[in-house]
Amino acid sequence: MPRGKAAVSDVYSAMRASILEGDLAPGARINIDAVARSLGVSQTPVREVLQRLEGDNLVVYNPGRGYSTTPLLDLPELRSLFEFRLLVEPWAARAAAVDRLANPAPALKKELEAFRDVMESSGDLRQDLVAHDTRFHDTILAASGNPVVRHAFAQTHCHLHTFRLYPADVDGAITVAEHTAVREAIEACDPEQAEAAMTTHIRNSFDRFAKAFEGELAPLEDSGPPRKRIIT
Amino acid sequence: MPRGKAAVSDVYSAMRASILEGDLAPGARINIDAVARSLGVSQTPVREVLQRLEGDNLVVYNPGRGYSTTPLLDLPELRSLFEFRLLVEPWAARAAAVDRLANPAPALKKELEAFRDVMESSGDLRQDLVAHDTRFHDTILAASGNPVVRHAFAQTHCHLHTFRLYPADVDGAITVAEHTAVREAIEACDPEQAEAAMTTHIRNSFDRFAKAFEGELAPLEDSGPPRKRIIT
DNA sequence: TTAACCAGATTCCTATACGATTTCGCTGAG
DNA sequence: CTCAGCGAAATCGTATAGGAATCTGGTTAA
Repeated sequence: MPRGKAAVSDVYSAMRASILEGDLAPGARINIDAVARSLGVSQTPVREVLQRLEGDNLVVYNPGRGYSTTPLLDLPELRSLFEFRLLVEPWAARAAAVDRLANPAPALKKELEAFRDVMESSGDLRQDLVAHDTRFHDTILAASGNPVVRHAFAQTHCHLHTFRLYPADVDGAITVAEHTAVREAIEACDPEQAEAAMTTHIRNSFDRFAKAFEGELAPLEDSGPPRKRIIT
Repeated sequence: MPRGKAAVSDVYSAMRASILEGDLAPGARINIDAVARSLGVSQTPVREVLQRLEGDNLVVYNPGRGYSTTPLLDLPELRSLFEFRLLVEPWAARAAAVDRLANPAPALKKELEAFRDVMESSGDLRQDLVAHDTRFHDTILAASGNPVVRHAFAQTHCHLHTFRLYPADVDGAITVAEHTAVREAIEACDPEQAEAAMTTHIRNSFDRFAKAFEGELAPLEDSGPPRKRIIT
């Protein structure tokens, strides 16, 4: 069945999904030939995709020994990731809480309502929850009006990494509640409240994920002296 | 002269340098075959490198029409880039200003002294200045202790992008003075001052680059109400 | 003059081939 | 039983080949 076109795009999606889904275990070696045959393409596009995935921090390259999937995040890496989110996302929520057409509240509302419907029907929530979370946060980043920040955030692939840590039983209701708080503050064009709600959401989110490391956990330290606002 | 090994690494460096140096003009199409022949390799490693460069935002891909180098930054993009730097780097400078072995002041001092020597001997300063600037800022990012933030910053390739905007005559002395202020605050373990000095440096840096867009320039707005400090 | 169209050539994109390096399993000595 | 050494198999990394799409220049019709 010859696919006339667009191999590398498909291969990228497929490998990304394989890593996310766990078909390629964290830290496992990647056999290029095996992947190529299983996807019905040659090794060339697979190699190109691996280069890109390495840039995405989803695979690591050992010269002469090929590629492996990146190991699961350990606790320090998880903290680093959420520290970065605390730098970027509250700022974005603040920036998005403006009385303009760029205000993302309508889109966020649609996203939340759609996900509420999914919650009632779906069995395995993980996939849907991550998809919703990804869209929700990206919508706010996009509305911040700063494509560099948005891209930098997207490049962390934080949802993909954290998805691998998810326990099987996820409570989507908590996430929806916190998202709703963020959405309402943005809708009300209240920058302070939007920033605060996003901060709370990310802190809570970190705590939930950190439960995976039960015992060795030290919470993110609370705010120290206030920091001057830098931009806009 | 056949290199037995490590082609993609060399090709990556070479193409990166070509874009930086301007041998590949901004926005120009990239002829894969021509690049391959000029570097004495086949098209395969060149293709892999292009995938990575696209992830780095240094080339763009049009399906069916090949790759082009990314156009020069326009003013809004430059503003976005420096807004991102204002989010990340003052935070990193603050985090690095701690009384620990991780304090990067000694390394920064060496870097500054080495560059002062270069300034006296070198003719074309641009290349050296960008190299120094890259190392200086990365050293601070590394000392922040957050590899995610460091990587996100590195992925913006801000020095590479801004280098393409540099005028031929650069005054390294101003940069050195501002860097020295940052270094001294970090050495003194004064987080407030380190954050402030870095903020000043980035603002001034933006103003210098923005001169390239003379006339259409609106300065980065000054700080509004203070913003609560989020982490550490 | 302008716009549309159509061959020729170029370029992209995937597939296949092949040497170089690494990994694995076996043998045999300590 | 453990471990060093060696040969075969597997895998990586680059080169080459060929089909498919796109670009170029020239011609014709409105």
